[in-house]
Amino acid sequence: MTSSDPVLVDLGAAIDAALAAADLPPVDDPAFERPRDPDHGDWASTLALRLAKPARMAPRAIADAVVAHLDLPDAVASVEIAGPGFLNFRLSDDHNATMVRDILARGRALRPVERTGERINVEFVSANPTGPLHIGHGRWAAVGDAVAELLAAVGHEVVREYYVNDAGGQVVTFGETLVLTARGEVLDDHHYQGRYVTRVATQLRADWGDEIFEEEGPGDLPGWVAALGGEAVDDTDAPHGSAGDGTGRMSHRLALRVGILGAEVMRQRLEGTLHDLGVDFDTWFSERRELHDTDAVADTLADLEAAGATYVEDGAVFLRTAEHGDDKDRVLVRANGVPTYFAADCAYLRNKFARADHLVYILGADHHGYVARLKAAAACLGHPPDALEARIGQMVNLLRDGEPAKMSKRAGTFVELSQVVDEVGADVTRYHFLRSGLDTALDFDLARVAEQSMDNPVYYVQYAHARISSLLRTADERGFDHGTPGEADFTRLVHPAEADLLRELDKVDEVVAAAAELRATQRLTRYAEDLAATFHRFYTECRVLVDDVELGRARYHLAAAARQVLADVLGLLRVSAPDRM
RNA sequence: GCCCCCGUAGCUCAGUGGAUAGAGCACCGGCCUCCGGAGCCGGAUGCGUAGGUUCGAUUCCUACCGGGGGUACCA
Repeated sequence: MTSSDPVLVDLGAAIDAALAAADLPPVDDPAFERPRDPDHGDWASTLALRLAKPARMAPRAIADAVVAHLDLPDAVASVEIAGPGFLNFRLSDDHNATMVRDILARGRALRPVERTGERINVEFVSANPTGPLHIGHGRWAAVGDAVAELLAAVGHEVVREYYVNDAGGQVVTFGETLVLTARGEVLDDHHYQGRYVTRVATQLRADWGDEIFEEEGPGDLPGWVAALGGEAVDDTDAPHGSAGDGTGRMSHRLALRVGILGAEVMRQRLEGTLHDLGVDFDTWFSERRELHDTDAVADTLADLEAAGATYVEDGAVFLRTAEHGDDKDRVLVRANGVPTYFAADCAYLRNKFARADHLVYILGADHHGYVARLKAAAACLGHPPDALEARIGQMVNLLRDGEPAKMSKRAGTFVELSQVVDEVGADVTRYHFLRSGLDTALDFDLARVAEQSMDNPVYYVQYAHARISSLLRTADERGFDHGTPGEADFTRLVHPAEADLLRELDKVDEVVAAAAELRATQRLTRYAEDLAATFHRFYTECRVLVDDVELGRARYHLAAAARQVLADVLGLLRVSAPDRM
């Protein structure tokens, strides 16, 4: 991973040569790492410690031998042995100057990467279009979006995808709910609850008129659906599940028609909420249009059967998922002949694999039980186990002043994601979620986040960016002669705060690579905060616009490079990088 | 019962086998004639418990304790 760093490639080669010259066994990995303590240099290697046992020598003796034979590349100024046998390397002025100039010359923090050609599909959120998004969806939205951005940054072809569950019994139930609401009738327990239902009903009435809620509505159902850009559906029965408990208060046909239209209204609202959070999907995949209005499910069942992955028992068709790590085999087609939801999922998997080489799912912990059968289904379809990657995120506890904010739809105290974004802002919301690893169950305290808004970490980072922008503006206003980066003499940067900033800037490529590899957005937020802190210290201790023009020029370009890196890191997180705040 | 995740500072969270375990918030004390004080500097406390692997464990393994989530011919 870090071996893509040209410095480490050269240094690794030099170490290999030194090991050979010293008659020491080769190592497969020099084990480079960034020391925590700046006194330990820019890079360290623990190979002497690791080699102690196989070489049957003291680590320090190994380190001595390596150093004695080591021919340092130009980018490395010095090496010293420290502690039990660490090799500590220090980058050269030449390397640092080149690093700063490269960032400014390309106008981009990151070194160019080679395109991998790998098509990666990242699916996240995918909440049902029968209700609003909650705070947890916001987390998957922020993380999925940033992970997608990271994967693109390291050279993959990335698609952000949202799977819309706009078919099945839930849509019929949603339709029933809307019709009853429009009529002012009471709802049953199984119906959807919440103020949003009224809003959707109102929207439908505005779009289509009151007749939409009547049994003999204008036009045929296929026509209504066609108006949405979809294909006709069979409206005479319930092919994808049953409708509620059959209240008998309206026809299935009516419930389905209103449910489909309502789901589309709802989906647009979800899209809007996500957009407000800065998340825009490439693909909104309609289950109904892509899977049920086509032969996708039947074709998939045929494929699975042809592969010998299915069998019939008690009249139902089972998929042999247990052979691929699932707890038990799963039903594809019920004994009554109706395909299960899982069958549609298999069809969706098949569709996805036709479009992508690698599938990433960002899922909530409440869906973790689904992963085994999904991976098993992928295996049954003939795909390698690693081609499907499920990232399970832990839940978000929404609090207000330390007290759980009741997420009861029934009681009407349900807090929607859109409210949170309105209340605390998109940047703050996103950054809060991106700051933690997926494995951590998070608290999101509305009162606290809002209250701390002025001291929020995201502002700390953004402020650093705005401060540099202001600095560069002021320099221009005063006619400061900054010259070009190529003319600047970066050897003038000898202050500890300057050295710290150079060292921090040098890390950006590896931080991004590691964050992408691990799908760990918190690596980026931490780095952004470290970099901002390093800059603020530099800014406090080293005045840029000084009379000593040579020194001022070097500092000016150093600051400009820092701004570029901050801007690009925030860009990867899809958090804004303001020039003024 | 079985499966997954977590337990690190008063609070929210970083730390994918390395050197003295970090940041923000909160608390106390300093720093603006000077490029933005939304900033900087200084100050206290911590790896749930017990074993194991390793030159080295917050990190890997086992057990236990505590918390969260999941275990459909539902969608």
